[in-house]
Amino acid sequence: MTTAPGSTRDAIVSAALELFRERGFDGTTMRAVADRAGVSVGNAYYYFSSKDELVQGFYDQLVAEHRALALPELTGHADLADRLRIALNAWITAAEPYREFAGRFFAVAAQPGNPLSPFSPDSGPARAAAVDLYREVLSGARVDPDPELARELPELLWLQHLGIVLFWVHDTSADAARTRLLVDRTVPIVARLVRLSRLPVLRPLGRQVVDLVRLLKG
Amino acid sequence: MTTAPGSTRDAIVSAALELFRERGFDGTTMRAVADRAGVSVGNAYYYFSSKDELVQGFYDQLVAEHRALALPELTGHADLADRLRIALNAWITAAEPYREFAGRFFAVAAQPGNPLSPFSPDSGPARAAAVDLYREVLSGARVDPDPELARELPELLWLQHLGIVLFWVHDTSADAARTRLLVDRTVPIVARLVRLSRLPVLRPLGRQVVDLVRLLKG
DNA sequence: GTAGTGTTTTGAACACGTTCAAAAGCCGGG
DNA sequence: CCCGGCTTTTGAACGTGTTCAAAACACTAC
Repeated sequence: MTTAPGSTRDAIVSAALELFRERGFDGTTMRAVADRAGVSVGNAYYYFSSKDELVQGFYDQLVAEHRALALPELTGHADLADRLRIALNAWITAAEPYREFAGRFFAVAAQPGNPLSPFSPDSGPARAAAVDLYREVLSGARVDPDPELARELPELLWLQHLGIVLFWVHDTSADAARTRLLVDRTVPIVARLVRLSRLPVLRPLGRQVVDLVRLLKG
Repeated sequence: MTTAPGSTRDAIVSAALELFRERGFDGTTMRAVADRAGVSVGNAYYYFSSKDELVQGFYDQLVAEHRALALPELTGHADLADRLRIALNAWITAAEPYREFAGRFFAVAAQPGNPLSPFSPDSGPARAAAVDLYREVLSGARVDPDPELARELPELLWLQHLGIVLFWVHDTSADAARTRLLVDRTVPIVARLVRLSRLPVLRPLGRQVVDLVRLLKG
């Protein structure tokens, strides 16, 4: 009666994602997940060492969806502000169905040492994918920032993304309207900063920022 | 056998703070808190509707300690960078004993809708006190920023403070050395930005930032 | 086939946060 | 003194995430 390899694990993940969407994170019990997956509670813990760990699957999926949504929309836009706005709004759209659940998720992820933290080694691949999206946002844009700064810019834009996400998680307005407003206000600022980064007065500032990002990276 | 008014409540808070420091947040059970306070579990829940709520006391205390530590050290310094560095390092010093526990605390606080969130109404007083400290950091400094910006600057500096705290919570280096390094790198950038805010090229940028902060505030 | 070995699965048991109905204490008015 | 209504206190009970020893299974070697 053995099914495909890894099928137990998969069954558990899908059951969990279904239930998370249906009843939120807190409303979903491990017993319910195990039930729907057709296994015992203990078995679920054989594959995932905690309830928190079950959501890494969600995170990976979300990053992939964001990318899939954003990339096609980017073609034909060369203005950095436009491209940024597109990427950030794509996130909001992709993440919308999970808002309640995502709140809990990001709270968990904010916990230091938690493998779900965006800064943790375990999130390495997902983080790389996210940063990479912003690399593409930049490479398709008609911009010419200070070259030193340019190298760290994808990481910086991803940090901006994290900030927006943090706001979104707390945003209870309909269809995340306030977050979209925040995006509209933030994007021109960032775009202008990037453009101004070549100005002689601002060069030392750019250097300091570059140093800072390198420190943050370890 | 009644003791002073409010004494039950106080006993529970102190018991909780003691235990949090001794064994961390997760290591402290409500049963243990009740035991040490000399009351029943149910009674603890009569005063505090959840375990999370018990730490608001900690938060208030920390903000007060930070203020008490920072203010005296500020006298005699007129350079904005110096003053900022002093304020931020004072935080690190004040918070150091609670690092492990604080990690959990801020994770809880990051949860949307949680009364402990720094953006929630319940944290209003503590937030106001924190913002106020940065108002004093500014008012004692020899600076002359764009006047529009000046009005929102305390809030902005507090946001910087939150960013540093977020990093600190994840920082496992001895004596928070990496966070102190981050402070050393961040402070000159912020100070320079404030100084440059009068430059004509940067005026529109300043306006955008001011708009942004006003949006964030409501 | 059977014995042995590692992997997977089970479900009862545990510890915890939280709830709740009932008890105990308190206090003003008759 | 005691009645009635309040605040406070109790501890057993519930539902949850998690653990664990034991069972079931899969496979290899003989």
